[in-house]
Amino acid sequence: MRERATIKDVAARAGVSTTTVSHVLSGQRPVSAATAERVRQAVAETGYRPAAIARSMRTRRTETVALIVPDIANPFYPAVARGLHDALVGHGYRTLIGSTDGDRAAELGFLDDVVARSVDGIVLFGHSLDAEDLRTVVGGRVPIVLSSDLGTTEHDLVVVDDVEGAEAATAHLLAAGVTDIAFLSGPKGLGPGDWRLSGYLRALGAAGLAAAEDHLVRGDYTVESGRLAVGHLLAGGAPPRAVICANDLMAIGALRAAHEAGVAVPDGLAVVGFDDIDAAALVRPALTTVALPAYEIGRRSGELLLARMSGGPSAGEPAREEVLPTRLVVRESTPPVAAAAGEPNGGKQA
Amino acid sequence: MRERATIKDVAARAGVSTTTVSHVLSGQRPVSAATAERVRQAVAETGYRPAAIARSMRTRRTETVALIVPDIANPFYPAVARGLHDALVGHGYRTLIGSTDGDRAAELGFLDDVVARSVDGIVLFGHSLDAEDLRTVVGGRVPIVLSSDLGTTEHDLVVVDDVEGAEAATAHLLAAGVTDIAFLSGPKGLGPGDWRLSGYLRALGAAGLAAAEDHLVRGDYTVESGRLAVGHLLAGGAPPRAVICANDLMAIGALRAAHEAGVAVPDGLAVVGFDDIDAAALVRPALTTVALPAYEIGRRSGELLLARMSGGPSAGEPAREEVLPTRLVVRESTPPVAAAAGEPNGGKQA
DNA sequence: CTGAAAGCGCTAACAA
DNA sequence: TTGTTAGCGCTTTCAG
Repeated sequence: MRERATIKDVAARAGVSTTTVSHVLSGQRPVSAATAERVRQAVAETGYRPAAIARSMRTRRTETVALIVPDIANPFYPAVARGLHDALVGHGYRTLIGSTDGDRAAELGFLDDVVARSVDGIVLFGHSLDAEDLRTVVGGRVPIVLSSDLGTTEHDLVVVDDVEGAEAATAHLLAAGVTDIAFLSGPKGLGPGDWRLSGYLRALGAAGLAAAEDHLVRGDYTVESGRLAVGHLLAGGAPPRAVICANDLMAIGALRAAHEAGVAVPDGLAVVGFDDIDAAALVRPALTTVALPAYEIGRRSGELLLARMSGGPSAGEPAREEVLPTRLVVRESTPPVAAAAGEPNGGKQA
Repeated sequence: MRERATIKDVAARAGVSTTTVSHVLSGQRPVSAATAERVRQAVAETGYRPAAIARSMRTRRTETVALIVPDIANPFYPAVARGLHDALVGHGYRTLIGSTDGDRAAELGFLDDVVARSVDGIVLFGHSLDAEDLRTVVGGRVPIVLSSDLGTTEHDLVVVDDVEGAEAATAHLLAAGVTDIAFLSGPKGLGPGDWRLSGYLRALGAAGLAAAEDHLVRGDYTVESGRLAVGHLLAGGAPPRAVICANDLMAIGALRAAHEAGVAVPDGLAVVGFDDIDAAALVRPALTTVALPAYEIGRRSGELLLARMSGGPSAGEPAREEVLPTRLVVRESTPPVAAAAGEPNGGKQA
């Protein structure tokens, strides 16, 4: 068993040509029952398994997709990876994973490498690549699903509806009778934080409210920055009755700040986070948060890829953009909403 | 740019043979400076990149390793994946990932598939495969690193020193003057929980102490089971002064039980967990815990594989067993140890 | 220093 | 219903 049997060995043992063996295995053309049986015998006896590389060489398909992310150890991406995996595995595809740390050279290098390896599809969470880079490196030879809009319509896109998520969170607080809501966003000009901010502003506007200038603050997505920012808010002249944070880590910092200031959550201050990391449910009080559909993102990406790769219906069609909804997970850090009525986000609670 | 350039195109354009192109790229044999330059020109102009599959076909190496885990979305494994990735990526290797949910058929299927794909190495976190399965499916053709002892010495092994981790945790409590320590392990007969239990017992024994029979309890690794078990302990006749839990989730449950019983942590009850999940640092009081070297496991596995794959020094040698140390991360859920002296575990604190 | 030719193991025309 | 032949794009003897 040192050496692996080849199709030739099987053919010899079954007394047929390699072509026939190939066809018995693939079902690509009819083979007489007797012959097929002899071949299957031989396959069993030799423990033969087709060499995937040789097959790929002919078919020009590797049944492999690449998932390129900044850091697979960041809890968001494993969920994406699992979703992608689940979408693909039943179709015989495997996932090649790469972490780039958002580094441009690493992103380019990995992309280049997987193209050279002839992957059938790519799911890219890029930080620093633009449409031109993709054109240069990939050149339309491999379908790509992107997680951020690069301003072209060459590739499929799967994104999260951050705006709507923040709207839902804001509306939920409003429905609970809390109107004095602060917003803690991320560093200026960094994507998701600002989308979320705008959703919050829009929801306030829709309710005929305006955000108090000094209730709009920024952090850097760490627990400590949340603690500091919200500590400040609480110590200020007109502390808010609630704060929506652009991620859970800052929201956990907000919980601490409230505790330190002797403010009860949710009665003195309601806190809402974003992401729904594991810790959100474990912290006390458990965090109400806008959950991102990480698994779903992976799954949808896989499905889009599948359609393109198999030469399926969408094979030649223009790029699609999928906007996935968030889900408001209501826990203990927000007050109960009085009535069941008027909740604009029907099925969104946990 | 629709079609990718082949080595033939490059050769033609440079006016040399494909052999020469190959050698310019690989440096496998001397090429005159002038020729090399012309070839490099042609490579640049055509945007040529060697097709990895064709190369693999000849060299019988794919520069790919498979990582097979129960669930990539379980936070332990992404850290392993990252460690593996980091060990390999600089050597040109990529990682193929598969989640099996611990299902035997899925483990077998994935293993079989990656062998057919001719991966150069495998890191397996198997739940239900035995040594015989590996012999059947892999048959010694591909080096494997295992995460649990299957009773053979055919494969390299990378494991965690659970016993020593529990000993260190126990010793730490002892050093802080706490002697009445309970232990909350997992379901009977499930690996890590029992190893940890035995480390605890050994440390107690070494201090001339014995565990009170009714301070040895079991949970199922969930927060709720920890809350229940420790709630019981606290309500009993002789509540312990500390509890070591076989994982962090149960330890967080213990924190809750203490809170509910009006017992202060760490003064009324000290709590130690195992794993060091993200939430351990975010919970209040922050959890003292025995951190598992997940990243390190991945990295070491990659290094062992590298040595075997490259036909390096260890290529033909007998299997190695690596036992990686845990690290006690001291936070707020345990009382301070009085003196700096007598700590048996030198560099282990965070 | 360079090339011609063989072949990795498979699948897909093309023939019978 | 089956077989023969030709490659897929590379690397590597073997010969100059």
